[in-house]
Amino acid sequence: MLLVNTIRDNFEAVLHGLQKRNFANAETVLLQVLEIDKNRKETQVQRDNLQADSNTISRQIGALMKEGKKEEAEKIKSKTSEIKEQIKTLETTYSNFEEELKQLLFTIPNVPHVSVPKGKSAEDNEIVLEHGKIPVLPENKLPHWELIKKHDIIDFDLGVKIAGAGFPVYKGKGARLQRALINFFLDEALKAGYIEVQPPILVNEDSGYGTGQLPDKEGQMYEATVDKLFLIPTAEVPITNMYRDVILEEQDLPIKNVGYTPCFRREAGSWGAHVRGLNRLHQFDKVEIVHISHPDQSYTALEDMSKYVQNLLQKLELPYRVLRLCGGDMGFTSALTYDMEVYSAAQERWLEVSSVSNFETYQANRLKLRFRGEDKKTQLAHTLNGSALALPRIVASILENNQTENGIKMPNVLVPYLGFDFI
RNA sequence: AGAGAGUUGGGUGAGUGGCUUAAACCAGCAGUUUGCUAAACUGUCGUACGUGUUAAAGCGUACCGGGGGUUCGAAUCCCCCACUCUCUGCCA
Repeated sequence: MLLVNTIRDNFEAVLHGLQKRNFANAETVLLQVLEIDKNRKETQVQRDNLQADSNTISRQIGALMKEGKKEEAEKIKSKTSEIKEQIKTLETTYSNFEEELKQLLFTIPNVPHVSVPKGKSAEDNEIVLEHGKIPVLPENKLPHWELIKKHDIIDFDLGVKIAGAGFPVYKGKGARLQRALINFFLDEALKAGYIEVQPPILVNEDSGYGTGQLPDKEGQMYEATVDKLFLIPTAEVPITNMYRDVILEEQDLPIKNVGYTPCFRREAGSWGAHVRGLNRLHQFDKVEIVHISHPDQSYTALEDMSKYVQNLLQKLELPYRVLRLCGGDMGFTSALTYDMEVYSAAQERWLEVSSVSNFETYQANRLKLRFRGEDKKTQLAHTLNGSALALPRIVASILENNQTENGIKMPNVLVPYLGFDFI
């Protein structure tokens, strides 16, 4: 969440940024934040002063008791009840202000980077670049949901039988393709200097709040209610939360982690057109990269991550484009997001396969993720993450783009991982 | 899952109601000294919010796993929860 100090010290910039996101009543809400914070501080001063008085009296009583002056002690004791009553009232007022402030801050999204374009929806995203040639397929081309049946490599009906819609079963060469992609992505990340982690795929409530899935987005996560745990929608949650309540040394930065996990999303309300086949699933596999960065370095890191993801797509020989998301299409917690989309040549559609974001201090503030700078003071670090990559849509475009008379040709870079070159 | 024992600063660890404003040691940092990758000595060494200030120092409050309670006063007593260890049970 945003820092109150940021809102106070850069009011115009924050206001302008939130308007770029079409955040309703931005000015009213921001002024309300400052008002509540002012009340909070004033209450704290009163409370602390009374508490200090009370502490002094208690020490006096202690001293008198020691000297055996019991009567005097009793006399002073009687004075305390009124102070205690006042402290109690102020304490309640204070926590109410604090809670009100927190709840209000939860409703305010991150301030977009200056380079983020205005806009309302995906229509307004800015195409940064396009790379690769869109393949020309024969007339009898098939979409991937037909190809998987033809070659018997992914079975949706079987998934329905054992779990439900959106939980496919990968079989034979389909399963081996999944495994090859995961290994390829992890190996590439290791070469690029990432430290691999295998985090839990169930997380507690604190973790959900830390990265911003909670509150509000409970509906998007599967929940193990008996144990109050959530199935992760992305490895971002457990990996970033490894650094919750941590104070790093400046020389520890940047931290670069990579992890493979399955991801689970309820996708409530998002079923409709364009969700056939692998386009949208409840369970899918993803390799995620996470950076913890010095604030001065985070946008360099974001560009590096973008180039890294693009490099993977180039190695897989997939045509892609990079979008800079507009204010209206960006995630709640992000300051700047690049989406990478691959072209799926039989569907004749661009499919999002990666989203790379800089959250600046928005997550770090909730996570209390800090580092000690040169001046020995703690300050919030910047967090970033990106998919590198999400599997299903990569598989969809590999299958569609590479279909030939003799089967589906696998990208060269995967052949050593696969042990075969055609499906 | 059951029974018992625990959770104190970066680490080890003392602390059974007011001499704790959390001891001591180690590590870290700064310095002094001795001719050398070392030792000794001295000092310093948590976090947050607030106050103060050009900035700081300083000052106030809170924090001893988390939350609540008793009390003039709680690391210490009581209740709930989480986690760790030991034993028993179950188990890949």
